[in-house]
Amino acid sequence: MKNEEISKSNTNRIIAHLDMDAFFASIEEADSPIFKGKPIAVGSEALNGNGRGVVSTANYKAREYGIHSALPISQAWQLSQKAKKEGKDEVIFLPVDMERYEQVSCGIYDIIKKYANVVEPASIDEFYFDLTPSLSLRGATEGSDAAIQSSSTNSRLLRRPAKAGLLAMTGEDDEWKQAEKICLKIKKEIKEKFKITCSVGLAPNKLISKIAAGKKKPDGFVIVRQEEVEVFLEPLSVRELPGVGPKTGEVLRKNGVEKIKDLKKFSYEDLYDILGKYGLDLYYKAKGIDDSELIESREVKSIGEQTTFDKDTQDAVYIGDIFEKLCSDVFLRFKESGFKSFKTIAITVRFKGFETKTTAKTLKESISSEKIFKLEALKLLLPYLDSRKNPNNKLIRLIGVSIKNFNN
DNA sequence: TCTGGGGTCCTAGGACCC
DNA sequence: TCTGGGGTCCTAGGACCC
Repeated sequence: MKNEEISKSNTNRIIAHLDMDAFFASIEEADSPIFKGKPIAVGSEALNGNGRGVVSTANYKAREYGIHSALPISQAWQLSQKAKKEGKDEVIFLPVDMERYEQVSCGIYDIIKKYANVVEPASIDEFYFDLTPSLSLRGATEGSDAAIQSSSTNSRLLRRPAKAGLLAMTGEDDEWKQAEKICLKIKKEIKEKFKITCSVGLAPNKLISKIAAGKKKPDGFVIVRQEEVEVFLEPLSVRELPGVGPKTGEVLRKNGVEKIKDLKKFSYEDLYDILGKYGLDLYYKAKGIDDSELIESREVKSIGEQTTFDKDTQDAVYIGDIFEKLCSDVFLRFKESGFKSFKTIAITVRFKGFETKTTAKTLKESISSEKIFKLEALKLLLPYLDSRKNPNNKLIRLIGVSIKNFNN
């Protein structure tokens, strides 16, 4: 409780959120000049319109065709054919080259790290970083949990550029000006090094900086200061709040909430009644309050792989082969992870029609044996392949396997 | 007509223990 | 005849994100 109260007073931060523009597609475009200016969709195989996957990222040219992330690749293919008939360029469909994107992602992290002591890689193409100039000062004066930082964090503080340290002496206005300059520098360096653009939001917390970064894509830069937060939020749809997806959006809509300003009319208790504990989160988000800290690194909690078959199938031998391969891949990644053992195995089976079942088993003892892992995983899968136990003869669309509960 | 693959976090209910 | 209540672990499923 006490810590919470202290953190509520934790204002005056300057947090940046950097979001790469059409990341995968932009990299492909930058890496292959022949693609320049052409519509590109990075994703699973198009297979002449028969592919079963979705688009990961479409570049802005392809978005003009109506192609976007998560669109079924078959539909993207149709849109491309339609455009072709109209005399426009056909869409270039490319597979996902995750290794390459991770390489670029690391390069971007390194650039940001030159200017900010605390950086949170939120995903392969998103980063939060703290540009509060008096970070160490704040920690010392507040005497709160901000001061009780790990020794590794403290050692990072020592490496803070001298320039940032000087900022502690200047006025608040200058602090924001300095943060703005740093963001522009980072944007410029990324563009020079990788020939790709990003959008940045600068705000008093993670929530607002993330929303701000999405406001002027591509190559945008939006600054929202503390006193501007509520005005910035009010006209936005609640769906723009991270964490409010289709379901929550619909529940809110049924309660007369479309915009964030509608959400603000509800009391803490009302929102709890409507959405349970999550409603309480929303109560604060609607007001632009977010005291969450940046997370510089997080432990992996699970490792898993899954695959969708080209055609729905019941062929137990075929399914078994693919399943074994998935297990091998998961086990390889487990080995590379450095964890010593794991305790829980889960499998997923998705049937034709998208009905999805998961079965998990936590073993009595942690294991590190590939043989035992595969045996136990297979035991979980078997009931779904047994025609006696799958009486409706349901065809299988996808299988997957994952492990969790790791030991170091 | 469709709906990938990699994750995280949360909840509800049951089992079990003291 | 009456069966508490707190805590933890586990499973299945849902919602969401990139």
